[in-house]
Amino acid sequence: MSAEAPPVDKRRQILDAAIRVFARQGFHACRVSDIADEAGVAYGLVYHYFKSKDQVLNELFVERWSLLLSAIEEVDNQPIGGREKLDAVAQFIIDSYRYDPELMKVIIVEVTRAANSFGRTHLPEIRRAYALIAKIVADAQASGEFRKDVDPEFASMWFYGAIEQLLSGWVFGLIPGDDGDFDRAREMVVETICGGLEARDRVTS
Amino acid sequence: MSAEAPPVDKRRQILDAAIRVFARQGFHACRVSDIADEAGVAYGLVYHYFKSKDQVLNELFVERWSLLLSAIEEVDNQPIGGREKLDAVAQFIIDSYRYDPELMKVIIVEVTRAANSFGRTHLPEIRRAYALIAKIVADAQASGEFRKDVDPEFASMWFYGAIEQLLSGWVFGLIPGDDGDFDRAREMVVETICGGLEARDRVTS
Amino acid sequence: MSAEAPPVDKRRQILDAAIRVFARQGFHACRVSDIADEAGVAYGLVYHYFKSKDQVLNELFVERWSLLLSAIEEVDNQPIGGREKLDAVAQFIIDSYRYDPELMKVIIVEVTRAANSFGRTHLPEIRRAYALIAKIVADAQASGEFRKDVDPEFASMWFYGAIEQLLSGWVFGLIPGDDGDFDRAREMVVETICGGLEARDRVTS
Amino acid sequence: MSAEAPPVDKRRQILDAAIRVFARQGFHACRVSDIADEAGVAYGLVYHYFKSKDQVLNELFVERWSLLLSAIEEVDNQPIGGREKLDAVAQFIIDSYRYDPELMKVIIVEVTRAANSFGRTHLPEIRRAYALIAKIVADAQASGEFRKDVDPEFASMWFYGAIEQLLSGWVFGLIPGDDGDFDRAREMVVETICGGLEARDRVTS
DNA sequence: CATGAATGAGACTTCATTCAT
DNA sequence: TATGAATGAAGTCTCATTCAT
Repeated sequence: MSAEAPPVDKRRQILDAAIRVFARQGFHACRVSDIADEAGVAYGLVYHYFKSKDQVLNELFVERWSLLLSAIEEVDNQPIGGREKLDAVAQFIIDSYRYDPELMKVIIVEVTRAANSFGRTHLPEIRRAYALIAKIVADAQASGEFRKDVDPEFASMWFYGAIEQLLSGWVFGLIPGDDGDFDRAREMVVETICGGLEARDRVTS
Repeated sequence: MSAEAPPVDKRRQILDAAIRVFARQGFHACRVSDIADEAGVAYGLVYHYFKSKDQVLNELFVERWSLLLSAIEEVDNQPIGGREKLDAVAQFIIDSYRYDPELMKVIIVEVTRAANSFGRTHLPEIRRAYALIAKIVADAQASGEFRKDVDPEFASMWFYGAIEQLLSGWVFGLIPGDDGDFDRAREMVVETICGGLEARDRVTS
Repeated sequence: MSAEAPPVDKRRQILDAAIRVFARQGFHACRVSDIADEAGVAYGLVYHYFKSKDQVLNELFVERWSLLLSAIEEVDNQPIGGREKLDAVAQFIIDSYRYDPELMKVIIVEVTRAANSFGRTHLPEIRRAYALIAKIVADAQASGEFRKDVDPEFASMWFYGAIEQLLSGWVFGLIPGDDGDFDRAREMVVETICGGLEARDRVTS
Repeated sequence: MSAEAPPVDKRRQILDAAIRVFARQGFHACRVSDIADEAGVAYGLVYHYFKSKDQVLNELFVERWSLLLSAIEEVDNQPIGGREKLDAVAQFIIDSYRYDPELMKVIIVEVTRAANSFGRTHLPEIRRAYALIAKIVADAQASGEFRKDVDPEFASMWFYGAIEQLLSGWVFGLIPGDDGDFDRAREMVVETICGGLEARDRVTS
């Protein structure tokens, strides 16, 4: 056996480099050659593995977002209450950021919050996440856990919006993001929103 | 019936055209000539009034955002409770969208949610809004209206995030945005989040 | 008699401002509005008095160069020797710089040494100066004052070139240009070149 | 007789094309596309090899001027007299023009005589040439070959100025530039200026 | 697989000039 | 005369993508 070159997966190498570069410079502000440089390959190679610069971002997004969708679906299949489900969803999203902040920054900044450019392509998948969350809310309403006078679709939006805004705040250093903050923030946001969603005798105006 | 020349303010004309063009095509995807065409003026006139394409967007943002900041400050000075204050803030933001959806789309999509590019320039002003909301929460905590175990800065993020996500949903047609929906949505989100924030005997885990 | 505005000659004002601006920024690097600003007038007024930016420079050049041509002609008509004539020519050119360095900088940098752009337009007048100097040399050769084995046209070039290079050196701070230096430099260059041109028994290789 | 692809150096091809285009149209009056067309390459390739249009000219200048500086230094190291040294310098400059008139036209017209724009960048290198020539003069004064009452720095200016003016005259067709003229002109200018510089009993005023 | 030279469309910006007032 | 808003042609530079090796 001759001394083989280590079996580096150049494709993966490029994707990982792209995460760092997109996170650092932004998708529009970076050049394909920046990705190649970061990956330590010639930039023609990016085109060997990906059809275009857009495709690199697409791939990163789809890869990650499908995990999120699976996670929510799985959570939803558990025999637990709405609050616990939403807590699990929040945890998944926040942990995604905790353990791979650069990738999540890219996903949020360049895709889900860039609905005018990239997000448009992925609206169906993004909607899917909102719909899954809405279903969790609707089910909890049906079971009597959550109050029924709130539209699940709307609740889904603000639940997701609240969490994404947290991530956004961490990404741009607007709120403290030390290790303990992640769990505390999750507990607080779930407690607050679910607290507001839960059925009680309180008479609303 | 004198034949007066119509008092056209070309500068304003350009800004208004820019709103429509940015909303329709996005800031990056449109060309300066698109703005000029939409405004019905010559290409160079845009540069007569604005230093660059960026400055046009800057001006639109600052113009609007300062209104938001003033509105929040004014609300905060009213002798009303935290929930009422947050309701007024939500109303201002949602009405801003209701009465000028294109401008708000531009503000959100191209600035507040584009923190990697344009938003970065305006981070201080954006932060200012979050800080003002946080102050409302903190004051309500001090007065005993809101529970004290929630960090005001974090609550500010998810309150604002929830509302922005609603606007985002309307902008991209993810949730119904008929006339009645605006008020209902506002009532619901405020009810939910303030409901969760309000002090009560309930024992949290 | 009402109080009249002072009879400022705006045309002259613009020309003088142009000298300063051209000298400071260069003809190409300055804008018409820079000239107007320097002159304290609206820049439409430049076009009231001059057909184009080029015409402003043209006017400055022609105004000054015709003085130089007249001066050389007048010198040539004096009943003096070649060396004295050349000395007078050198003095005129150097004094032109001494008493109006900005204008001479413009003339040299933007016209006589910019033969590819502006100079081309004025080649005939520039040639005329060379021809007049050549005539002085030729006459001195005919009278036996100067050696005859030097082509007057060539001698004219290097005499003028030597002096212009001095001015150039002063303009860009390459050689000392204090008050005494001007006369000393003139004496030296005339002494050297005329010394070389004068007839003597020395046998050339 | 293998069918080899010709070893075209596109970078060199672009530089050579630039010489022709700059000489013909002038630096400012030509467009980058003119260079690309002349070189027979795509527009973007110019920017592949050079950072900007300016850099192309920079490169041409530096390439050539460093040859001039080396040549003067080498001449100065020879065990020969001042007149012979200056003659060799003149020869180098004039031959540079004789064998590559377009390049020298560009160097002179766009750089050394454009001290307000491009020349400014290269003032140090240009000064270096003057300083080297001044040193030759100073050494000849020290050895008694040249008269001592002439400032070497000034003499350097007019020596160089005289020669550059000759080139200028040839460039713009002001003086005859047939093959024999180059050597004759060199002999004449060196004879005249060195003649003027040489020590003799003649008493100056 | 890998390289990076080569391509060229496209966008911003500048600024001389015109013109209505 | 005087103003400066309005015009639009022109040119530099960028960078995604292709392709020959």
